[in-house]
Amino acid sequence: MTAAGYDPPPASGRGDPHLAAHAFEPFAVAVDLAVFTVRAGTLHVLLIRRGQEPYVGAWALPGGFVLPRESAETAARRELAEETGLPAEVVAALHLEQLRTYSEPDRDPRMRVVSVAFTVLVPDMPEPAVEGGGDAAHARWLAVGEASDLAFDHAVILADARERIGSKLEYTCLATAFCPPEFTLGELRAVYETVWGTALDRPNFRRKVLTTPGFVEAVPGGARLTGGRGKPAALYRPGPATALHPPLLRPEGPTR
Amino acid sequence: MTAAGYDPPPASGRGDPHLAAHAFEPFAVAVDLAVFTVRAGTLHVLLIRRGQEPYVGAWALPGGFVLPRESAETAARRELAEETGLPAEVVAALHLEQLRTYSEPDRDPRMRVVSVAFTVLVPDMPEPAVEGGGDAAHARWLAVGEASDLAFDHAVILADARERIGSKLEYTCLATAFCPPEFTLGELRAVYETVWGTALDRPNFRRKVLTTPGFVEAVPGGARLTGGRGKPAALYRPGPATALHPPLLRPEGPTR
DNA sequence: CCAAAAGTGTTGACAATACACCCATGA
DNA sequence: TCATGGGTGTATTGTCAACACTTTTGG
Repeated sequence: MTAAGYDPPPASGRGDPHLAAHAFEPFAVAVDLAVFTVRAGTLHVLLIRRGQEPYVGAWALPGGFVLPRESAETAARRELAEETGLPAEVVAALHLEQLRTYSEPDRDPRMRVVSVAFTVLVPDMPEPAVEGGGDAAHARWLAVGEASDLAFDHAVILADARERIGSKLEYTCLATAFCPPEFTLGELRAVYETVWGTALDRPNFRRKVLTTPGFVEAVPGGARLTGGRGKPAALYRPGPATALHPPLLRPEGPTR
Repeated sequence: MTAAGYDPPPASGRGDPHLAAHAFEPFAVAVDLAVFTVRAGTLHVLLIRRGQEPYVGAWALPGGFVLPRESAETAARRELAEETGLPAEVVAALHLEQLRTYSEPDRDPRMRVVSVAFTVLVPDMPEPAVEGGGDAAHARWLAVGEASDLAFDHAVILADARERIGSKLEYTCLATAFCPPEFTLGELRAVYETVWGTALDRPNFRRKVLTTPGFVEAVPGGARLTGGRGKPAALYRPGPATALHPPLLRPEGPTR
């Protein structure tokens, strides 16, 4: 600091608060959301078509500014509700988690924007729920494979988010966040298989999930038809556990 | 956004850039550093004694503002060099990684400060290196157990950072970042035992490390006395691997 | 010779794999 | 009755934890 002739920051150092307020350039602080769902055997991400320069017509992650009295988490949930049109209580229950903060000086060509990125996992929901909000006219689910030429550094954020959820499936119970409130083990397995892009042995997967205490708990009466053919599957709910000990390791074999 | 009458952010939405520049309250963006080392069988963290209000006399994590043309990562390394007095090339090689961003509106009583927190792992180094910088007169290593009543929300940041490195040791090769360039397996094991607070079986730990390809590689000629008694131990360097497959799981047993 | 720490070997428990097989349902 | 997906059983394989034992140093 002395070398730069720079006063220390309020929250971290020993600077004079009155000087400090003028010692920094103001930054815009935004949130960006990587919202994922599993749909028809493919990982999908929620994207918005840009209507203005720069990057007109390109797809971008939803997001927005953090308001003066908000935390980044609060802003993320607010933006999520606005862009998806989902009711507040649904958004409040979604799994939302900080990914990382992107702060390269030129990531936005117009001005200095520091963006806190979040990863959100939602169950597959009818498309209208997404299109619903008046504000979300351009919001759409795209298969992650189709999502190219994203605006700004959003391709990097998306890649980081994918990698994160892939490894989080290994050692947390996160996969249930992709499922509806009650789900079959086949649906749960499909989450793993689509995120990892590998096939899993069905009997072994079943055993692993059921023997991990608190991962899922059986719904007493429930049995659901699995979409037509096959034996009806038992229904499960997410259990109280959050971590997976021991982890469910991703096969290192060939990518499907 | 429509509900709030608020224009979308530049980096994330569809807002008019000229309006956008005035649509947000300026935030200060800072970095906070949780710098850890393993010292005498205890995890230590680098802290700075505050000389001004608020929290005069309290310990705080080192940190500072992000400058106009810096990324958070660049700012973190700059601050680290300034506060520790270490030469730039040493700092450039240290393991530094984003922890998470803290953005509660009132985390700094004076003004709105959003802080990107980093976790840094350094090998045990002589205390003078830390005290060296003219700016770092108040920087000291404290055992994490002794670090209480930290300024701002730094106790939360510190707790989050501890938890993160604990779990990162399980599935990455990160532990070598706590060791000098060449180290014995006993030193490496001490890192795990100190961070986790558990005892590990020496033979099994050895096998696990040596059979994981790329974790460590033997230094051809080297053998070092382990500080007096005992058989001299072979020396190892960090290998090219970064991930640990399969992971080295932390025993869930009693805390030592 | 003893203590201390490195290094090797062996064994049993347990977990993960790979597969064979049966069950219930829709077409 | 056949295809499809759910559910069960089992043998093999591999990994990990526990612990006995040898080796090499300093005191």
